[in-house]
Amino acid sequence: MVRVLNGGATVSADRTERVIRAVKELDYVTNGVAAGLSRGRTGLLGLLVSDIANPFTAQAARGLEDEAVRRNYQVLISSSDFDPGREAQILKSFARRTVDAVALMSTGEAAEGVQRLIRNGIPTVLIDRRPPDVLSVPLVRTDSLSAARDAVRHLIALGHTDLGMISGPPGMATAAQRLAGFRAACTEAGLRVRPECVREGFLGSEGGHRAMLEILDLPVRPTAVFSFNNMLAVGALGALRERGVHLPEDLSMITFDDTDLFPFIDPPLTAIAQPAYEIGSAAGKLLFDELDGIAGPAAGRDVVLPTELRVRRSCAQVTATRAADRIQ
Amino acid sequence: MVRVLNGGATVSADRTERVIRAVKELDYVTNGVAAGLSRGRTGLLGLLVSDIANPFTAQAARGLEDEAVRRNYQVLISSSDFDPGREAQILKSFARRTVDAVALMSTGEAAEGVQRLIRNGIPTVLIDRRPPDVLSVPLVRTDSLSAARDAVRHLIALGHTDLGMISGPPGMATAAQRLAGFRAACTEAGLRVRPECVREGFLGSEGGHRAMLEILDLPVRPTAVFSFNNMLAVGALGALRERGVHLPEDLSMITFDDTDLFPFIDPPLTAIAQPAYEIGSAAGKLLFDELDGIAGPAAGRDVVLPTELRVRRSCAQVTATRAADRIQ
DNA sequence: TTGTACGCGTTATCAG
DNA sequence: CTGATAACGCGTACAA
Repeated sequence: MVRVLNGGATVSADRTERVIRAVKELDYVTNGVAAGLSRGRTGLLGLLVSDIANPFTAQAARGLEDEAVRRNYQVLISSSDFDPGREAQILKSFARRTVDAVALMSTGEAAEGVQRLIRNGIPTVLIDRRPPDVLSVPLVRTDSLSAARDAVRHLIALGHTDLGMISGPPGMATAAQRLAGFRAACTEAGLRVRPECVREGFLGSEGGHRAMLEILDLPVRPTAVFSFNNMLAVGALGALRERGVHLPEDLSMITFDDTDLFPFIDPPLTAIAQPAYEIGSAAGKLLFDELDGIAGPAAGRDVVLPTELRVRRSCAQVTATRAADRIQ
Repeated sequence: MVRVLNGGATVSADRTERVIRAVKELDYVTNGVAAGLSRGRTGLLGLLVSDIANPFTAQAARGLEDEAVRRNYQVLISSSDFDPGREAQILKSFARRTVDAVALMSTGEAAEGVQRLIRNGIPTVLIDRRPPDVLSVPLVRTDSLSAARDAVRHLIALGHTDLGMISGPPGMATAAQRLAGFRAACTEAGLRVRPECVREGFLGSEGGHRAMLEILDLPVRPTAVFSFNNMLAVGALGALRERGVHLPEDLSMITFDDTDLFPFIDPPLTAIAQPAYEIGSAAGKLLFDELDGIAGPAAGRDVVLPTELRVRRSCAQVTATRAADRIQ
């Protein structure tokens, strides 16, 4: 029976036919758990994300899934909610389930968990960011630093000289990189960044909300703000509305990550678009290359995908008079 | 060893200690596949959605996941992309993997797949919509019909008398219900709905795009349009922009589903909010009730969650003069 | 308290 | 081409 179902072997015609009929009748399905135990492969991909409800994440997940479907794989998605403890649990459960490969958007403290995975010979890739002490695992990402720098240069080209940023936890690689890009652009333009204009450690839309309120409550507001990601930007929009601050007349804003709806916001949000879906599928390809033995787990396999600065209308040109206004 | 790891049995102190030390040293993790085979339970929940990248879906998935995490379960998410064939495959693979329970947002033709699940004794719940011939499985949803009717009543109260709708495939229960609600509101107000103003069969944002273009190209445009869901609405916004049609002066629009960003759109979109997260967690609770033997797979367990009409500024009052304009 | 043997449903291998 | 059988690693029941 096995032979007719799994194919490959040669079976007599009548036997084949009898078997398929019986299978139809009982609508028998082979037990994948038993098969997994026997073969040592489960056909499962583990995907650890911070929050599947984040559009960027969901898109990436979709990219990975589509890649998985081609090979008859399925994806086990778990959200860590930026909690390192939770992340460790999830990674452990991936190991327990002996998923065939793992992709993860780490909080930044996943070292042990990842070590276990590679020790168990489970192909692993990082998405978006690399935890400090996890080398030897490929990473699929965009160039946060230079994308952020370009975005801030755009602000500076518009005449802004007093900039602010709302950023994520310093320990998160992308947050650090985007902040570094922000500072790099300022430095090269000879601009001083007021420390109080850089608010770090925020996550999620209500994090963005709080961060923007803090900036708006500053004695002297910056004229432009750079947001670490889409979620923070959404929260920031809420804060702006509450305070009656209008983009771009009262403040300019630019954000990392783009969304279907950013073009339709009032005003359309200038944003740095990342190819989320492609990031996910690239991660999938890397994983399958390794599973197929095409590539080893060697380093040097990082994939850097391009970003695109989409200039819309949330950033205003600073006029001489307005600059003067602020000085007084 | 088993006894110390799994607890329950009584084991001598030194043995316990030696075991845990050895486990630590080798960082041994029990093989979940083998355990699953032996116990007949995998600790897996299957979640079949149309598209995990849809924000509504992602939120619901998150709700289900959070409920699952409490019981040490994980969620296997698969996107059908509204393809019945794909959906059948996924359901079959859920059966093969012997997931412990399944939640699904069906395309509408999942009868066979679901039958197999219940025959195999796998607790199953429907989310959002019930395929025509699948009874005997509980459904978690909102009241599409009355929510749609209320929304359209809102339009009518504003003075609109010539309404349009862009809807999903007629075979999708929610699409049918929302359209029915639309018609009900019109009928009770004595309004005639021009057939060409009802565009059915669209999905995804580019579906919404096409549908809205069709409406805009009508010889006589309706004054207000009701959108079946969030994705269609996003596509519709793009179409409006292309054609230079402005909400709400040139056209009023209202949509099923709300989003973080709809309040910030220009103009803020009036929308019917569904508690997506709660829908997901309710589905999870139903599933676990059945797994825990608290409840049988009996019918009558449907859960209907409330919606909320969030009136913003995408719908205009129709003035007598403007109505007159159209007549000429 | 501890050791041991069997079964879970496949896959893979080896004889026939 | 076909049938029989040993893993796979863990639960569980039973014996010591």
